[in-house]
Amino acid sequence: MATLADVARRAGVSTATASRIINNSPKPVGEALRERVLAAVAELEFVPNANAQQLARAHRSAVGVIVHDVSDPYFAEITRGLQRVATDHGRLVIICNSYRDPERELAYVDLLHAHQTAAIVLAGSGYHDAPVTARLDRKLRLYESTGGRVAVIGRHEHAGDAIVPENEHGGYLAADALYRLGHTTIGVIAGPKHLTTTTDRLAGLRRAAREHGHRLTTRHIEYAGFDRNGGMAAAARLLDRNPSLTAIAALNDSMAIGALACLRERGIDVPGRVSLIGFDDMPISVDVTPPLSTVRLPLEEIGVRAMSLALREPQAGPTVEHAAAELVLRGSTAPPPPAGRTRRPARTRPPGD
Amino acid sequence: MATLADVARRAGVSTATASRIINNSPKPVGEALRERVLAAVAELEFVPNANAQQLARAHRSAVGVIVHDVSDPYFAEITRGLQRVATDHGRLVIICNSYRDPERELAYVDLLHAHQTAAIVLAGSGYHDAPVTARLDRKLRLYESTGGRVAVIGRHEHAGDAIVPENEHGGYLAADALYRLGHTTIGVIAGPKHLTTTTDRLAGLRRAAREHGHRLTTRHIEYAGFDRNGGMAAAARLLDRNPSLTAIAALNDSMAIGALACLRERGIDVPGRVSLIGFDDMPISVDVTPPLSTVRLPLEEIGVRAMSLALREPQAGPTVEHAAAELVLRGSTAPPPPAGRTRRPARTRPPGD
DNA sequence: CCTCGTCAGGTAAGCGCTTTCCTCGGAGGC
DNA sequence: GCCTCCGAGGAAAGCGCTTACCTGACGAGG
Repeated sequence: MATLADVARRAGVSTATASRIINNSPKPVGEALRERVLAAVAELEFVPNANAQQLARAHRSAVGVIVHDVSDPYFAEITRGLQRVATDHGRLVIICNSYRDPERELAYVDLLHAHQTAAIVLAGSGYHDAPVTARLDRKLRLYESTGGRVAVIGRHEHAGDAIVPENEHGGYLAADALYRLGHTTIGVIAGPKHLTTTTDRLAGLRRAAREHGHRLTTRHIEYAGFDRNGGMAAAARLLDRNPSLTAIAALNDSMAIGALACLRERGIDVPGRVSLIGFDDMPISVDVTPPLSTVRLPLEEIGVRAMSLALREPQAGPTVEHAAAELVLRGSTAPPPPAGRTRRPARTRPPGD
Repeated sequence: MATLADVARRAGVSTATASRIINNSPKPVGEALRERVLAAVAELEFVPNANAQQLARAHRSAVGVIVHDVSDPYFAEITRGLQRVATDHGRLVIICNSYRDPERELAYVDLLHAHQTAAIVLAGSGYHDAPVTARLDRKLRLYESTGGRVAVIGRHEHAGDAIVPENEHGGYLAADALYRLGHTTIGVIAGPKHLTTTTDRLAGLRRAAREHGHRLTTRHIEYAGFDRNGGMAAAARLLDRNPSLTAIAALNDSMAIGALACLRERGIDVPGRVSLIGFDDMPISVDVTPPLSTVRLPLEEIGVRAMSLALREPQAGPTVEHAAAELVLRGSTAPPPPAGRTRRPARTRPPGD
């Protein structure tokens, strides 16, 4: 393995000069030497040791990202935005999957701290778990105290720069839309109870219910994993318990798609007999049948803004920006069937996007 | 920022002892000192500098992964498998997105090399571009010569450990299924021409055509980006050019889903008037309507096997394993409509998975 | 009683780079 | 013609850690 010393030796210069030329430092260097060194680099196929560079240099370069799971489209979209900004700034990004395990999340913060990343972006729901939250906060602060920058997405527990999606408002929009269509009781397919994303969105749903003079009872809420299969299972339980339900709100699109599969399996027409609304507006949502009504969150943009915050010079106080939730009505929602539970395939919009 | 020296000082021991205790090295250390050091670590909230560790230590720990785009479900699935194995081995994985840019791919190989990763897994199609391929090969060899391990997924150009999906065979299976159903000419929605994945799958399609006494002409092949929108656009062009087409094979599921959107938009019944088959069997494929017939590739397993190869002790010769392609018929394929182009909504299977 | 082995613990030499500070030669000023 | 200044290049001091090697004390064996 060729080292800088090898290059210097071959070019007949000191390592100092070689280093300057390779990193084209501001210090002026003669043209002849420059060429000799560059030639040596090419001949030796020299690749500088990034760890040694990091150690010797003052500034940090890579940035770390902790998400629940990149293979979840929600995070995939966010990650795309994060990546783009980081790449534009010439930063390597290290992606870590916590798989929604708080311990792993803590471990990754340490790991990124240890690797001297310039910034950590924490994407994904917080936990309703005070001890864990406190530990996370400590670690983040410690990291910041060493010069690291932190930006979080959608978690209020850490006081620092943050992009927070309007989860509560989005939940409100979803339920409000359903009530406006004429539904009177809506079933909810929720993610894990201990995630703040779940409770925030649920709170919005509740507020809409109250405003419309209804209530969301536990009987109408099913908790499950925040993915397709969770949604499918929750839909099944919900329907078994409340056969006359005319509307279902899923707390994310993956779950909604699982619910759709369940409804299809049972031969229940959507939106003729049951309306369904999701949350997030994942790209695939337009491609299922019927196309999913949902609450759009500007996922990629959230990533872009979070990384911009993280890469920005630290400000005096913490910056908290909101990401707007927006109702998107497609084909999966319609007024409830007229009493007698007849099939009623009317749609809020023509199918096909 | 607390350093090992700070910890040692506070505990009243040498850095050597502190290091031994923290990394619990085999060298025996007295219980009293151990406790003092551990206490100091806790009080100072010491986080070892990973770069310094890497520099000082002999062995490497992190592994790098280069994919086209994690947010593409195809790579998301593979990445999940890669991750799992890496995590089980206690390795941090650094994920890099090349966005199908060969230059970026080369840069990332250097970068991972520079960071002294223990292994590099290259996932994603190779390019029909001899100079780039040669440069990549050089870089990979250089990296290997410094002790790095390399495993590639689905690229034959690098002689080393590899998992190669049966792309040609899969293409054959897709076209064969269509011909067996009675279709006589099939349109193809292909990915970028310069990707080996495209040409390999296409070659399989061609072989099936030959065996069934047909030919795939350029008139029936449309190239586009390997994603949903590419598929949608290609389907439109294909249909405009060949209005009487009864079957379409898309070279991956994302494109197939785009094609489905195009067909839906034009009110063309699938599979009644046109059959559609995809490739890869992404998780979402069962959830579109009709559920997509496709050629399944064990994506996550491919990731698992590739990472296992990369983390294994190097063998004498290169190991090349194949990942089996398997035909999965769902609702999007059926026999062609009987001559007169009447609608014929018969299906190969009942809908709903 | 002296020597040797053993073992806890410390000393210090790197790992591969960056960067400060120093040197040295030549050009310019008086 | 001498002194100063400047600029190209080098020597060397770290960056924070690991680990081979050394030390010194103590118990055992001769």
